[in-house]
Amino acid sequence: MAIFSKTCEYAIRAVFYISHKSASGDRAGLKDIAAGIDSPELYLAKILQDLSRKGLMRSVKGPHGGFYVDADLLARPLSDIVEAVDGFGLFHGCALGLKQCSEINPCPLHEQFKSIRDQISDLLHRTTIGGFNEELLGGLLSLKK
Amino acid sequence: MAIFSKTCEYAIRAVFYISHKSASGDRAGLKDIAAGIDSPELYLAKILQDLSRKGLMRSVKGPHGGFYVDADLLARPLSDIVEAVDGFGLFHGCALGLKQCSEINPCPLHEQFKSIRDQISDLLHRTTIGGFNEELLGGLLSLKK
DNA sequence: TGAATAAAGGACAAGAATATCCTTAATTAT
DNA sequence: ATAATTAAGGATATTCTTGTCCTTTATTCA
Ligand code: FES
Ligand code: FES
Repeated sequence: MAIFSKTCEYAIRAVFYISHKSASGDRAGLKDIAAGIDSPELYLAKILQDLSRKGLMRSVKGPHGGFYVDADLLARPLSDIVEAVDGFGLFHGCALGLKQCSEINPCPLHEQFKSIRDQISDLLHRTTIGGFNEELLGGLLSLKK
Repeated sequence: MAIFSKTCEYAIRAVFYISHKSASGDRAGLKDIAAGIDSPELYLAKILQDLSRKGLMRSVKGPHGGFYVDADLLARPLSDIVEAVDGFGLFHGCALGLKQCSEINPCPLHEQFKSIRDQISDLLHRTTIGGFNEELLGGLLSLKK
């Protein structure tokens, strides 16, 4: 198992890709993005449509259209994307799948897992959608292969 | 998304359940385990069969038969179970699904994620199958609900 | 206005994970 | 030996995730 669903991995990579394009003032077309993050184009379309509907992505139809993020979205935490796609499980769920993670009825891994889960949560809340634009523009970070 | 697959959650809970029964010298029957960890009985059967085949579980057929773990297995790390069920992805995979997690071609989350992933790995390698037997016998920890 | 372009949307297809059913094999107790 | 019990194994069913196809809508440009 991975931390994120495949759908969420695509979503995050796409959002980072679109963000760094937006930073240069460009919009990103579906083909461009799919090639840039190495994802199935038509599946990615669904994911971006979904993010659009939820207000986590902007788009324009027609020639020279495409996807982009505005200043507001650039500043949003990555956790917003993760929540929209994978829900709250990663932030609040029990490691062993108990219906309710709690101090009252803790599973064996609860104490140690809680701390790790909080770190994941912190990381995703601290990281913004636009937070890696410089490194991406500079080619220091990768979104594919 | 959760950290573990559902199958792996069942596997870990079952292993802990069987372990604490074994500590009292008892074997655990399928029905008993399924009720004890709140899992679908016949699906759990498959999981335990699989662990048996891989040498991570012992079993005896017939009346008063059931599943148990010996001293050797009690001391094995939980990571053995996780690896057997979910593979190595959790320990080595890229957070964003890049084919290869590496320093050379890191994804944006690499630096921060690496540390978290290592903590998960440490936790699972440090924790043994029998490590929670006292707390489970004492009812301090829960494997269901 | 009309043609071309690109995202939106609905429906469907393929695959993987989860769950169940039924028969077989091993063990125990009578 | 026989019957009862319990795990093993193979096949199938269901559900969810992932991926594709095709039509519609909005926008741009000539
Ligand atoms: S109860 Fe399992 S992680 Fe909190
Ligand atoms: S490259 Fe993504 S976590 Fe290492």
